[in-house]
Amino acid sequence: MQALPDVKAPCEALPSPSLEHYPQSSIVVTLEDMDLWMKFHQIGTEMIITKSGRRMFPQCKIKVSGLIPYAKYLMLVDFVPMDNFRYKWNKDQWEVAGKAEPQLPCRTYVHPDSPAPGSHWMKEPVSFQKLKLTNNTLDQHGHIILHSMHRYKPRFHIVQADDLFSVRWSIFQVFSFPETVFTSVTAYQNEQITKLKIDNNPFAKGFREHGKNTRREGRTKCQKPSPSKGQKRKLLEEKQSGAEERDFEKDENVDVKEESSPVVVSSGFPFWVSEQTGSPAFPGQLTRGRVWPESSKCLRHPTRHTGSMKLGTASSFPPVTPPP
DNA sequence: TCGACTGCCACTTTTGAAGGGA
DNA sequence: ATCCCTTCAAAAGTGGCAGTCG
Repeated sequence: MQALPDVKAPCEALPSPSLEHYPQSSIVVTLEDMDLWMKFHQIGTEMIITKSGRRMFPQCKIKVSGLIPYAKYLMLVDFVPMDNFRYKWNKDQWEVAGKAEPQLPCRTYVHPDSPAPGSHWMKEPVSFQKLKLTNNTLDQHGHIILHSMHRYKPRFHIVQADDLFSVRWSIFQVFSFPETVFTSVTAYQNEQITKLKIDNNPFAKGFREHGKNTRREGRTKCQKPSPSKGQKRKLLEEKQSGAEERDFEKDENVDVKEESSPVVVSSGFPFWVSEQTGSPAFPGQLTRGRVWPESSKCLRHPTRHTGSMKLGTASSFPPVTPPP
C-alpha cells in the first residue's frame, strides 16, 4: 500500500538549487503491517486509552522513500477526529450515541529521531512505537489526548526542516491510511478485537491459551462475579460461538470513509497553519527543551513567505509532544 | 440500573546494567 | 582498554476483573 502525493509543495523558494532534483512529490509512504491493520480494520479497530497512557497496537509504522538523502526531516503524527459523533457499542455494532465531546487541544507526537537526514528515515521503517494515547486531559507527559468512544485517524507528517524551530515555514506532506482509523475505548467492546490483539500482541501472550484466559482461573474461582457481570459474560460467550461467521464490516451502521489506498491529506506548509484555528491549551509549550517561537517575527521567513501562503499566528501553534 | 471508567492483578516482553571472556 | 556476548533483574506493557462513579 502506497501513498503517492499528487500535489507539489507550493513553496516557491527551494532550500538550495541542488535539491531541485528531488521534488517533494516523489515521497512515497507505505504502511507497515498492512495485513494486520486490515484484519483489525475489517472488524473495527479499537484502541485502549488509559490515564497513564497506552501504546497503540498495531503500532504506527511507516516506510518512507523519495526523501532527499542529505536533507533533514521531522516525522510527526497527530490524530484527527473522523466525525462529530460519540459512539457506543450496542450488541454487535457501533452506534452513534450523540454529539462528540468538545475537541481537545491538538497534540502532535514528534518521532524521537527527529530531525534526521532523509537517508536515516529511508534506511528502515519508521516506528512510532512509543507513542501513547491517553484520556487524561491534564496529561503532563506529552501523550496524545483523545476522548473515549470517539473515532480517530492518525496522520503522518513529513516535514523538511533542520529543527523544530523551522517547522512552521517548512515544506511538508501529510499522509494517512484509511486502515488506521480506530475507535478509542477504555475497555474493549468488540470481543473479536480483543482476540486479535491477544493473538498478535506479544505482551498479551499470557492470555492466549486456547483463546481463553487460564491464568485468571485461580483468582476468579475465589471471587463470585456479580450477576450482571456473569450475565454479560454469558452473552459474550454466546456471541463468540457465532462470531466467526459474521461479517462485522456489514454490521457496522456507522460510516467509515473507505479508500482503496492511502491518501495524501495535504501538502505545502505546515498543516496547523491552515487547519488549527483554536487556541492551544499550552501556549509556548516546551518542545525538547525549547519554547515555540511566540513573536510574530518568528513567523515570517524572508525566502519562504510567498503571497499565496497563509500564515497562522503564534497562538494557533499546536503543542508538540516531545519525544521521551 | 446501566454503562463508562479505574485500579489492581498475573503474566510476558523489553531494556539496560553487570560480569566474563576474547 | 575495548568489544562482544550472556545473564539477570527491573521496568514497561498486556487484557481481565471487580469495584466505583455519574
